[in-house]
Amino acid sequence: MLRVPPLTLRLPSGGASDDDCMQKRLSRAFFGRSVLEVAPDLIGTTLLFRGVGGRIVEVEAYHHTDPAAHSFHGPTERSAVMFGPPGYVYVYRSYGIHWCLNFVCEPEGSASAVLLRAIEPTNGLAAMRRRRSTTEERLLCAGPGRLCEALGITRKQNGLALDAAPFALFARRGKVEIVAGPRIGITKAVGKPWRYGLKDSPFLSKKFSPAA
DNA sequence: TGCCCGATTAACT
DNA sequence: GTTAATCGGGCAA
Repeated sequence: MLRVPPLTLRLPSGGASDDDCMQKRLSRAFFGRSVLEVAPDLIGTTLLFRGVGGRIVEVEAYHHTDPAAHSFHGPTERSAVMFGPPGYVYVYRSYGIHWCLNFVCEPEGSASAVLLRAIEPTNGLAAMRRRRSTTEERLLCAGPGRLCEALGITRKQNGLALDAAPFALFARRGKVEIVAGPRIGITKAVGKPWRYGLKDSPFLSKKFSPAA
């Protein structure tokens, strides 16, 4: 279990100003690091898409050397964004049914990304309930497919930048306690503890096993 | 070209 | 516990 200090993360900016350029540089610096550093640093930050979203409570890291990563076998039409610069979103179709949202990390060409697995809903609850056809708050964004459905994210957002509208990312305020464990739903590279979550959050897609 | 499987979810028994 | 929904990619033929 890790204790992590508040992030120095750029805040979203309204327009194309000098301030906006500065924000973009900070964003690149934040996402341009190792995916294994970025992933836990994202826990506790707030993600909004068109004003709808909340606090990120669960993510998974996918490194390009990892057989479970979509980039492992080289670029394809689907995974092309993963091979681009950091700070952009990679959206893919899962099981032919659901959409899954990723943030591209590491320097361009590394083809590594963080999968967004769960969010604690804080903004736009009504829109999320409508899209998800449920009123149960705990299940609105608990899982990569549910999260995209609640926020209204589809293939249309593939390749968009994270540091500009309609996306917004806000730094966490206080300290957060982060837990790590094996990733969910994969059959390759099963042992890697590259799933990160906010300790004891009720909004996780699945509980983390107690530390051995 | 065809077949199988997957970074999933909801609705079953 | 099991299964159906359904599509992009890897790999065999």
